[in-house]
Amino acid sequence: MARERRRPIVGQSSSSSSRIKSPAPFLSKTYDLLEEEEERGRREAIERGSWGQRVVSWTADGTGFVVWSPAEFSELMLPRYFKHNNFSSFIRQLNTYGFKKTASKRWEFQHEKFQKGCRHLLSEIHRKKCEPSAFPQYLKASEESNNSPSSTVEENNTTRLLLMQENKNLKKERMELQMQIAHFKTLELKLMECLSFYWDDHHNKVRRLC
Amino acid sequence: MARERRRPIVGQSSSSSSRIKSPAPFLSKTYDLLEEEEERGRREAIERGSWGQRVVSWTADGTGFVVWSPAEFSELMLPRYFKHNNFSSFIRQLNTYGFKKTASKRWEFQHEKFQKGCRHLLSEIHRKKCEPSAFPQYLKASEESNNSPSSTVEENNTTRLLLMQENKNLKKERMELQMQIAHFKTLELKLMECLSFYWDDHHNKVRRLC
DNA sequence: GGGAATATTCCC
DNA sequence: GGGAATATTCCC
Repeated sequence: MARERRRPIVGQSSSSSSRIKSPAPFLSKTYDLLEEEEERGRREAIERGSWGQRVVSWTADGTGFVVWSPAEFSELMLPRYFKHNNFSSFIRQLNTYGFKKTASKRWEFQHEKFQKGCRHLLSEIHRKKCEPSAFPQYLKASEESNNSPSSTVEENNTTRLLLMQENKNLKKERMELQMQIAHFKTLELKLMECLSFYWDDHHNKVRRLC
Repeated sequence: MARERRRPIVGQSSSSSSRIKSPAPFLSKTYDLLEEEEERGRREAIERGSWGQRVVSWTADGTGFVVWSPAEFSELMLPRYFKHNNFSSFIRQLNTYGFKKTASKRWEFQHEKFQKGCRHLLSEIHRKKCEPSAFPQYLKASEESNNSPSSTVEENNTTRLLLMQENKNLKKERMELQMQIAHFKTLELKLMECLSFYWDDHHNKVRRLC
C-alpha cells in the first residue's frame, strides 16, 4: 500500500513566502510511473538486447504518453502508485487535470505542461473545476435571476452571503499571487547578480583582446 | 485491495420509488468489521476455551464500540475494509458521520443509529455537512448574525452593493497581478537565455586558459 | 467527459 | 473536531 505523504516535508507552509508549490500528487506519480517504465525498458534492452513490450510510454516526441496495455497497466502499475486498480479512475483524474485524449484508437493523452524531461512544469497544471473564486456550482444558475427587481429578501441575502464568500476567496487568491510575485522578484535579483558576474568577466576578456 | 462496488447492484436508481437506500459504505464496512471481530472472538472461545484479546468490540450494552488496540486495528483490520491504514482517517470518517467519542481514556464511540444487532438503522445515518438544500457550512454562522432583527432590507442591499464593488475591484487586482506574473515569466526566460550565452563564453575562455 | 457523492489526506 | 484539498467511485 502506498503510504508516502502527499507532498514533501519542505515547501509546505502556505504562509511561507517565495515558495514553489509542489505539483499535485496525481501528476508526480503519473510522471514517476512513466519514468520507471522508461527505465525498465532501458534495463531490459541492455540485458536482453531486445527492447521488449512496454505497458505505457512517452510518445516519440515526448509531448504525450500512451497506455499500450490498459489491463496490465491497471493490474500491475496503478496499485503501486495509487489506492486503486481501476483504469477508469485513472482516466477520470486525467480529465480532472485537463489532459486530452489525442488518438482515437489508442489510449494516448496529452497536456501542454506534461512533457518528457519537464518535471518542473507539473506544478503549473491545475484541477479544472472549483476555481477558488467561483460560486458553488449549484447556485450559479440562480444568481443571474437574483438581482432582478422581483428578487425576494431571502434571495438577496443568499447573494450577499455568496458575495462574501467569493470575496474571501479572492483575497486568498490575491495573497497567493503576491507570494508568487515575491518569489519572482527574488529570483530576478539572483539571476541579475549572476549575470553581472559573467558580464564583468566577459568585458574584461574583450578589453584584454584589444 | 478492497474492490467491491460501493453499493449493491440493486436499490441503485435514485428515481425508483419505494426503495430502501443502502447505507454509506463507510458505515456498512465498520459494522461488518465489528461483526467479524465478534465472530472471531466466538470461534476462539470455542477452540481455546478462552475469550482472548479483542482489537475492537461492541460495548457491553451494544450502544457503541471500542477500539482496544489502535495499532493492531490500523495495521490489520483497516486495510481489509478501506483503502488506507490510518487510524486518523478512520476517526475523521466517524466525525463526518456524527459519531461521538464517549470515554476519555479509551477509543470509544457512539452514534444513536449505530447499534449492535441493528444493521437496518445504518441507512438513517447521514454525513453532517453538504446537505443538498443547505447553504455551505461556512456561511451558516455569518448568516445568523447578519439576519439579526436590527438589519433592515435596505442595509442588506447596501452591504450587497458594497460587496459587489469590492468584488469587482478584487477581480481587477487579480488580473493585474496575473499580468505582472506573466511579465516576470518572460523576463526570467530572457535572463536565462542571456545567462546561458555568457556561461558558454566563460567556459570556453576557461578551457582556452588551461 | 464531467457532475456529484463519498473517501482519504492535510492542516488548523 | 472539522474545513478544505485531493482522490476514488458512481452515474449521466
